[in-house]
Amino acid sequence: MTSRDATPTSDFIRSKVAQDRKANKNAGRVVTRFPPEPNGYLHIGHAKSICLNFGIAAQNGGTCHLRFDDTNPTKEEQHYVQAIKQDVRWLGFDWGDHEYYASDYFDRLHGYTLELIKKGNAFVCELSAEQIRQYRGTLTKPGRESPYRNRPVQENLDLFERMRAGEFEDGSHVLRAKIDMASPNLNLRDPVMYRILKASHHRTGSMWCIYPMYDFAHGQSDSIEGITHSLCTLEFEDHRPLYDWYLDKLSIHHPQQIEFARLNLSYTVLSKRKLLELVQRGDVSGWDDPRMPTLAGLRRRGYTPQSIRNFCNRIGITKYNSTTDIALLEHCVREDLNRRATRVMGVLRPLRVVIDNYPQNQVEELDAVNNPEDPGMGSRKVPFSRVLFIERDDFRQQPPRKFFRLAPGREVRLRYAYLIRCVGVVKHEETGEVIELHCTYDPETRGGSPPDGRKVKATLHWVSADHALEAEVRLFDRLFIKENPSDVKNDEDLASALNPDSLETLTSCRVEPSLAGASPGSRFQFERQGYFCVDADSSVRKLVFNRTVSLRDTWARIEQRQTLTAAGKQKHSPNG
RNA sequence: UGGGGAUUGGUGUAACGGUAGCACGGCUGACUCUGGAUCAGUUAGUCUGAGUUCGAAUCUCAGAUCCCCAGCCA
Repeated sequence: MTSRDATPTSDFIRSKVAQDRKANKNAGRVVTRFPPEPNGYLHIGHAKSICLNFGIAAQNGGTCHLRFDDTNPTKEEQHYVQAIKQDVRWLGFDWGDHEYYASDYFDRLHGYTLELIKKGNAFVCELSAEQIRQYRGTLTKPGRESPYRNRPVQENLDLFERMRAGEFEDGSHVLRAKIDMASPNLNLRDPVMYRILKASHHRTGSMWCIYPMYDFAHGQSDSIEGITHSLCTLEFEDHRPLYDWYLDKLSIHHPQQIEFARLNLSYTVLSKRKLLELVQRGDVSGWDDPRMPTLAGLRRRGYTPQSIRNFCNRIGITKYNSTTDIALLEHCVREDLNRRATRVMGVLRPLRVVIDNYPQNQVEELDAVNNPEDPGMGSRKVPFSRVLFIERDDFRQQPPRKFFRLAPGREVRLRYAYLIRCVGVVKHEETGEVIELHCTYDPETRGGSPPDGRKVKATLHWVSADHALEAEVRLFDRLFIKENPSDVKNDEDLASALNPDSLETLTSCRVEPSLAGASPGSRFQFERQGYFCVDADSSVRKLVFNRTVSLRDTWARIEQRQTLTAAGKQKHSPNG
């Protein structure tokens, strides 16, 4: 974290923490934890939790642990552990030597379990999964007690030991807490504590064949680590009575669980299951596809860690299930990148321009400012010559109203260079497509300022044809067309909500020569267009850029409005 | 028809019995060698109905709507 991070506004959790410190609860200590399950990549929703947990620890002189919640060997992989650590670090947080694994506590959890069995608080149940479901009752009807519920302690101890020793098959036995089959809270209807899973665990290998369930593992892990505030999402609210029950029966350090609303973002999905689905179905190139809301994807896209932290600090923490506008995230990157990104010129869709009156073999090196927001970033030289490329969008044969850019007869400025006037248009014989422009330049306007003080309404970016580097540029749009893609009946519908145009690859772009050798991950502003980041696929031979986010585009909005009103007029005047 | 939560402009949030504020978005305008940035202005809100009170987003009651829970997932 840096001092430029926006301070998060206080929220109900921070208030509670402050209150606890004031009351000297836990001797004034604050210990939080971020507990990912290593079964997928971290996404922007996790960033919210990471910023919350690490942020609260930092604000209170406490510590935040990174704990992998690895109690289900069938879903978890070491690969994800590495990815998660990299992402948390990248986001800007440091857990020091507080790196823990629920699997490190398997022994102690086993010990706690023996204790609960001895106290008559747990029993080995031989009902099948299906039977357990039936015995559980429904939301409105109480459940029935398992016929195995009242086994003697000794028998439970013996059976549990045999479960641990691998004598039974998966699913044949489970250990259950003995609570209340009539509880209106289904989590309290004798929940399963341990199940048999003869699977290899990414850390403990074949040491265990019984694994604790989340509810039994999580609170006890929190307790072992001396966590004071255990922050989780809303859906665990119903689990809190169970969280408390285990801790109370065991009479061990009792952290406070507090629930907050998970992040929802418009036009995207934030569910590891759904993201995995996109990856597996090949809708995206991987967890780090720049269109993914994963931290790996955002990183590749060019988002800065600071912009994500700022975003997290601005969205607030509440218990209300809201959906944040993706525009806020985009605002946060623009804000950050505007301050730090080097400006360069790059032409995405080149249109050839010949300056008729410019000397044939002349090349001038013109001064260009690297970042108007930060004079300390200095300036660079950009070569100018007789043949240039400008952006296709910057020329119109018949300029619409409010279009200030180049058109036949019009004069505009080439950034840092000269004022030029369009004197000729070359079109393709058959298609009529504009293939080249002829212009004249005013030698008196070198650097871009006319000595007579005359104004031009537009300044265009450009590159010198002979000096420009070829580049590939990938333009990204939102992955989904639906504002809430999760609002579908099934998974096929999720696929149908995908935006078919979320990726556009431009292969014949031209960028200024200063970009030669730009290394993957470096970020630039292509003037007038947006922020771009060098992709991992980039090489010295072929530069590849990802567009992080476009610049605010006032003209695009005006043009869109014009088309809309034009269409509206047509539609509404059938007789006119 | 059980239990647990929630509800403030378009969106996200603040206000903790005393002037409903901030941010994003939208819209104006100024400025500008990026139609960027910046600056200024503007837009728009307390779920409903009763009650308590000098005074209610806040307290009470009734209702409405939304979210979560019937994994040997987390």
